[in-house]
Amino acid sequence: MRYTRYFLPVLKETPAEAQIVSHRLMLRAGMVRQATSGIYSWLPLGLKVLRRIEQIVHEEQQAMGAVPLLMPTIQSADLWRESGRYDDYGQEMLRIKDRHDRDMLYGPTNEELITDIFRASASSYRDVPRILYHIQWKFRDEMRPRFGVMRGREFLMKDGYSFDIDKAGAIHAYNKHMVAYIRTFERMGLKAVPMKADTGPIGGDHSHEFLILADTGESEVFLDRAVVDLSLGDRRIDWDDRAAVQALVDQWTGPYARTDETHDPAAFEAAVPEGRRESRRGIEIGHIFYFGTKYSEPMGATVSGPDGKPATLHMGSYGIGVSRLVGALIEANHDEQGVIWPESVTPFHAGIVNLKQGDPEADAACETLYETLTAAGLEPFYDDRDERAGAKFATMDLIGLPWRVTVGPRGLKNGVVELTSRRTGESEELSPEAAAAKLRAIYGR
RNA sequence: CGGGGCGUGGCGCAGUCUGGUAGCGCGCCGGUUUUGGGUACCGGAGGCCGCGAGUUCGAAUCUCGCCGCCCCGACCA
Repeated sequence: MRYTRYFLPVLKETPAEAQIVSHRLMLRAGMVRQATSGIYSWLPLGLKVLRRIEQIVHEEQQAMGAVPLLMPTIQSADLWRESGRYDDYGQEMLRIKDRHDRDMLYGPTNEELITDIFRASASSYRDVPRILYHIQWKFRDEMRPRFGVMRGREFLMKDGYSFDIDKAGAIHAYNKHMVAYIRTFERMGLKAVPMKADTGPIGGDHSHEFLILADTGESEVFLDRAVVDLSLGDRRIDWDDRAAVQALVDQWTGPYARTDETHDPAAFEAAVPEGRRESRRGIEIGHIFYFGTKYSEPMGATVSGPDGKPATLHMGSYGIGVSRLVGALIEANHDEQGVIWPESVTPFHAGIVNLKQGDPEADAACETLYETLTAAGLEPFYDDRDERAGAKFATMDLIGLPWRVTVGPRGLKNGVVELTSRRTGESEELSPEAAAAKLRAIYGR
């Protein structure tokens, strides 16, 4: 993409409404624009990041065996009356009426809808286990939206639902999600820690929130540093091997890690050596939950078991805050100059800065580099504006592409361009061909 | 929902107390200059001062009502 053909409304000054760094930078970098309180338009640059996060989530969900579908944003109130949640949900649910005066709502979540879909078609124990998920916009009418996309009213969420014949099966589905989530967040360069969450009236110990550690996080968290050092890496996982998946879950849930909601100071001190105790702040980016027959029971979601008798399905639901992740990623990856994207989610793979637009040699070198990278399957962002070097650098730093290739007459005289890492600031001079080759190697293209 | 604050060119703000017909910086347009980290100068364009009533000869400014947005708190992916 060329700057002069793109839509990138960057701001030099910080809009007054933005408090936290991710919100400021998303506005300044032209990623989002507030439509009204807690509701945002995603501008081209922000949308690219959102899509890349979605893509990783899709890949890891499907690798684990979940099946994608797409449910609507608007739902009928009828199903919610069936589960009993229409009255329970409160003011956070946006209730609307259609022209026939029927009660509708903008879905804050989809348990009822998915249960309705599944019960209509699943009749035998052979139809389970299944995991269905979608990535769809949700709406929760928060009393007080804040922190930009991190706490908006409208938000994009991956929500998945598992259906099993019994609790043991459902726990396996739960465990698969935990491991898949760890891998998903690792791919985004995030250190996400599963923390025991409050299960409310359902009880049991099968609810975990995933939090990333960031100084600006909303929740206070207490953890054993040992959990931070764990890494799934790229090891192969046999998703059908219950014991193997359970072992991974045990490994990650062994060390103490709790939010202030479930924190038990006495247990913390007893379980964790003083040198490893950490008190940090965290941002919740995912939540997994086994809830048994909470919806299947009232909604009559049953299948025939091997013995011919009806069995009520055991379910779980699993969420990832996709739009929130964009903000969370920035909270975890930025400096004074702007955003620093991890390579896995960057909107463009590399920026090309032409220091002297209009100089035949510089222009030609940039064009060639642009073509080479594009041909290799990379997406370069070429700043071809007739601007001064300083302005171009400042913009590149702000939007945070992990790599920048600086091309100018001075370097070209010696046959070199400069390849700079946004994260470390280190740069090296090398031929345009070598720079392209290095970028291809970095991205494995 | 309780408490506080703010709505003035695209953005950040001053002007409001002490009514007299709108200003600064950035950005934008044109020109000169400059050119490896937001160059300097000159000349421009752009605002029914959130909306509606009222007071007044006259309202961005005073009064009343409404709308919107932000911050703190309680609540939440």
